[in-house]
Amino acid sequence: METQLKKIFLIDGSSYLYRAFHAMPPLTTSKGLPTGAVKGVTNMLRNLRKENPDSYYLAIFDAKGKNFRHTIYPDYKANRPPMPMELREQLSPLKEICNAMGMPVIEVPGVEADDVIATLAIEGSNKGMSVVISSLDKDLMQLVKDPMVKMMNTMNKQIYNEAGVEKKFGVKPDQIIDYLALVGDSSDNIPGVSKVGPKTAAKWLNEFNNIEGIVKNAESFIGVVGNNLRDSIQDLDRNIELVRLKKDVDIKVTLEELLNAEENTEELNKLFVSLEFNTWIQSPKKTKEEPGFVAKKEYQTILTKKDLQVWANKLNKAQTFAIDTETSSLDTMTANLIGISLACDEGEGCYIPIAHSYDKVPQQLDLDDVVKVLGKSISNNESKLVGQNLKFDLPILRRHGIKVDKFLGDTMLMSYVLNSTATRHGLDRMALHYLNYKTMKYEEIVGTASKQINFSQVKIPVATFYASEDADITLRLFNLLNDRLKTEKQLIHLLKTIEYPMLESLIKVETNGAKIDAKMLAEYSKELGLKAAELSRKAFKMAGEEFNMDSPKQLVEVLYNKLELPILKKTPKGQPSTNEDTLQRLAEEYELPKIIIEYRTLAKLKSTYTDSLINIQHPETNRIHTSYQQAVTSTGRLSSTEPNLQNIPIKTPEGRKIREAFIPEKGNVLISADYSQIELRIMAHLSGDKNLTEAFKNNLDVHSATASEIFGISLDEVSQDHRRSAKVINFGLIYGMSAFGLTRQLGIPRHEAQDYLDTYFEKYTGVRKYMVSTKELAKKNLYVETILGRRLHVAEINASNGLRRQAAERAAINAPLQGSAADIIKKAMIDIDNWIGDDNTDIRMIMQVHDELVFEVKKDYAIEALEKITTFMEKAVKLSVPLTVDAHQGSNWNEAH
DNA sequence: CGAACGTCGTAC
DNA sequence: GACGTACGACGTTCGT
Repeated sequence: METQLKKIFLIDGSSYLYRAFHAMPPLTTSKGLPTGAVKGVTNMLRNLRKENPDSYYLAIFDAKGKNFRHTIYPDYKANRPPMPMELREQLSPLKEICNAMGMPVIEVPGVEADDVIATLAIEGSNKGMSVVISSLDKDLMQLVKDPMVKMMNTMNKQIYNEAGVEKKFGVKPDQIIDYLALVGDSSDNIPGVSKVGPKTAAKWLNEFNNIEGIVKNAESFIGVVGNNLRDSIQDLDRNIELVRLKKDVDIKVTLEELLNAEENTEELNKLFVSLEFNTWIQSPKKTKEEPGFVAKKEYQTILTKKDLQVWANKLNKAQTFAIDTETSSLDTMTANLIGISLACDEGEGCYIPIAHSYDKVPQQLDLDDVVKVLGKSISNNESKLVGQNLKFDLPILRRHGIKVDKFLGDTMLMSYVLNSTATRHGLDRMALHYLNYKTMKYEEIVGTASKQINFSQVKIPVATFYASEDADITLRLFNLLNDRLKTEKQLIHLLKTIEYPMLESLIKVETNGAKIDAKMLAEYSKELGLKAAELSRKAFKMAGEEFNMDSPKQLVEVLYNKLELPILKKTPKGQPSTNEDTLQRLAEEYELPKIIIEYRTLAKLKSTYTDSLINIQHPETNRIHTSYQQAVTSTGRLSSTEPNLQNIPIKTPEGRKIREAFIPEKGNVLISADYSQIELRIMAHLSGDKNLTEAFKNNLDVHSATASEIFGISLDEVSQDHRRSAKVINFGLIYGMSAFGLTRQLGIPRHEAQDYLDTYFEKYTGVRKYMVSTKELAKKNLYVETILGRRLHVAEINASNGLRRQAAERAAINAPLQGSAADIIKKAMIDIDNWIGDDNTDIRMIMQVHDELVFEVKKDYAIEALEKITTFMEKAVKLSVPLTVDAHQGSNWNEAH
């Protein structure tokens, strides 16, 4: 790769601020401080830097007061109106932003910004740097005579080199001074030769080369311009002096010092906050001082059997090797293998293209040969295999005949157990976080969503770099993470006994998929559509106009502006709220909000559930194959996408109809088994609270038991209302809810809610103690733990911002409960999966919904399976209170639940 | 015209 | 501001 010249940008700050001031619409902060021009210039600078990330930047401004040109020519710039106040006020914010962006501000009294720029341009050029002057001022064009110096109008991206200047002005850069002296500059109040404009000046200079030549031949010029020239000769030397830039300005600091500047993100954020440039405010990301590594990259394309054999042998000798697959799609059940990449040593990798397909594609190895030679070596060395998100690669490899029964590590899961929240666990993000390294992005080579090409059409050299880099980075990450895990026995254990086996179980669950009754869903969708349309007609009538009921903004217009309903609540952004809660309260007095609620319910069911479920049905299996994310949640739970099977409705009859569409194949039934009150049981276990423990040991209904305690009544006096209140409190506790939250949920006065809570904690002192000690532990360690030793980091537990700290405290209380529940069900899934074994058609695990497992089972096996599943789940771990499971079978999910 | 953000609503 | 963890549809705004 060719060595790049270091590029330095010299920004003419004053000139851009001026221009932006007049170009941008007037904008002020809520306090009235004008910001339009600052925003315009800052935006330009941000874009400039985005396009030229590895360059240096200096921002030069005019200093206050007169300069040497005023001494030479007292009328210099005499016709300039004073700077408007609105512009003056924006000067120092802009300078602060420049400094914070790592673009040091330079102002030198007694000279102009242009002189400073000239001085720096020459110095930069002498030091072998490529200089770009970013300015709109044509005076600076004179500097372009140096081949290392270019000028750029950053607002329109126009770049001027020597040829560019000549094209625009008709003279060479070294003639610009004379050119300007002849033409003059009205904005600087420099009179040129009267009637001589750009055309005449260029003509003369081309003929006589410079002013000296022109003056020598002045007598030969005919007409009015000739007379004017002869009249102006005595002014021309002065003009030249005014126009010529000073190149020896004493700048006080050295260029080296200036080039050391770095962005101060924190400071920049503060400025953006105070100027209310909200879209640019970044959440702080750690700037790592990690040594980073020198990116040694030797990536090889494998096209011959001989080279393939070399790499097959390499795996035998390697201590560890990373593997990555490139495929035709993300669907593990049908995707074709396009190529395989490998890395055995950091910085070295190879790519084996198999099914690239484009014009003039080189001869590639046959899949058969790759499987025979390399596949065999991979299988033989599987205990050294590492990968990133092997849940994707393993099924692909297996489907193509490469047997991998076990593996050494998965970097995604290693990162996840070390700290689930420090970074996202995708390869690109991890490379940046752990290695301070920017990888080539998949989108960069196949294009963005709209115009994506298939990986098979990617040119093999490009694919080689991309794929080998992924394998290389995976190996580097493995080495780094493995090192960090060495002293963490408990986390290693969590990986080996839970997360890695879980990975294999999830492959099976995803592949199994769930059958849906698409016909029934389609009919229901139609019905929902008709009902929703009917409701919208009603709503339009009431509103007196048609509007988009799906648009919160238009709803605000109709409800609050047109119909003038009272504004009960606002969204975080200040807009009047139209959420269900608010509408429900409005519905007590008005009709329209009620209609909107009903419409929303139906529209939600139709768009999110019926339509999308039908859409996502797999074309070959006709089942729903969701994707479970194993490294997304902070607490250790799984999440589910495409579709999210974990938020299928259940509360209302209309919603439950969606569950009725989840059905077994003919001859099978569905079994649903869910843990009863698992989080409260974990609370009892972790806190050791006597009262709560007793309730579970005696197999009481825990909400009724709580009601009996807080209302001071016996169990048989507990009404449905009592129980409902107690249930809200019990759930609220898990989430760290306050008296205020309770007030809202129960619709009772604040003091009453407070009484409930006080009474609760009097009766359940162990729970209170647990909450206090959990917070203390979190503050001390910056993390809390689950029963299987999963760590949940709460970075903001000591935050100075009270709101954030409180949120972190609630998370700290909730995380061990939610996380332990996740541990337990994962353990159960693994046990059950081992029991089921491979290729068992009598029973298949098909879904997990946090505390529920769903199976599809042969009808006459149902009773036995139900029994087995229940036992595995209840015995997954041993707690101080019993774990109980409710399991049922049915002909659809709703029935089984 | 696509990406990013805001609002809303569903689950456990 | 006030209840933890998720995903996704839709509308709007932003930036190229």
